[in-house]
Amino acid sequence: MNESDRKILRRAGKRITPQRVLILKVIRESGGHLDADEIYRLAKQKAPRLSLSTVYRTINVLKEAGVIEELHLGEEHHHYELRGEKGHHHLICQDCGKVVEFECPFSEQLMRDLGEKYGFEIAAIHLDLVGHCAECRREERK
Amino acid sequence: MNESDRKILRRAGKRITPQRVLILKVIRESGGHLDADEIYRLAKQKAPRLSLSTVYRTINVLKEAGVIEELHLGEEHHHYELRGEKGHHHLICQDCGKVVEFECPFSEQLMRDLGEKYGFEIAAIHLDLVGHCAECRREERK
DNA sequence: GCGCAATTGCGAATTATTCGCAATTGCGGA
DNA sequence: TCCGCAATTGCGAATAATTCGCAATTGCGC
Ligand SMILES: [Mn+2]
Ligand SMILES: [Mn+2]
Ligand SMILES: [Zn+2]
Ligand SMILES: [Zn+2]
Repeated sequence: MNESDRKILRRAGKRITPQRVLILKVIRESGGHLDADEIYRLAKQKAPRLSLSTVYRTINVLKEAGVIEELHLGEEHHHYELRGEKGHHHLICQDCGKVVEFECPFSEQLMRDLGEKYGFEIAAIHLDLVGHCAECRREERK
Repeated sequence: MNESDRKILRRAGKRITPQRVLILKVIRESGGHLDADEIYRLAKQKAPRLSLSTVYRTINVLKEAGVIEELHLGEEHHHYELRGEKGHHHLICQDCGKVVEFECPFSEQLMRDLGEKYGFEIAAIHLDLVGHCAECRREERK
């Protein structure tokens, strides 16, 4: 957990606990798109007493603080990733679940203006392209 | 349920049952964005013996047939709407849950091309703008 | 170092969704 | 029109995802 993360948590009146440090480390080093149970299993290897409740509670703390972001990738549970600097979006394969990131091809400002037209102040833009990846299409054709 | 819906179900080898007709009618007449339990409660008024399992099973049938679409509006459960002719997207208020529809401001073709760049064949484009609606911002300022 | 509110672990509770199975029923063919 | 039977339904139990209650622990401001 870097100084910026600590600052964010302190500003939100949250404590820096070993569990929170560990869970954020796991998310950061994973490459992204983990679900709660994957985070739990990875973190538990380093801290066997860790409980799943704590993982869920920490996810909520980090989510509310804006450190991580919740993803809906078409399954019955959520996935999480670091809220990165540059906004990126996701290509999701309906068949195998593969997730590919790509950068926002249209103006962020365009979206904000669009929201404003309806009186909304936009906090997040989620663009998901759902389809079939090359491998799965090849598989299909067999 | 119109002739087109019937055709779709028949083509998929599915039967036309009163439950399926009713559930689709409820979704169609609701204005959209219902969750499974709301569909259940509304439909149960007309067919008191209806079971929640049947609602979930019908949702899956309609979803797989492409008649309805599953939405992830930031809650712990899904919402559903008719898969309309023209693609529209959603503005979602984080505070009160309000959902406003808007039309796709960028080229559908652009997204397909973008997917192709990664070997994906795009089946659906989901664009969600999450933020704070005018009322909730006014409330906030008090 | 102290004091105490915030946090944790653990098990139970809730919520969302699926499953197993016996009873019912849509629908293609006689 | 009637039959046969696989598809579908209702119901209750089972799973999966997430949250809660509470007593024990611990971070952190003083
Ligand atoms: Mn990502
Ligand atoms: Mn809609
Ligand atoms: Zn794939
Ligand atoms: Zn609102």
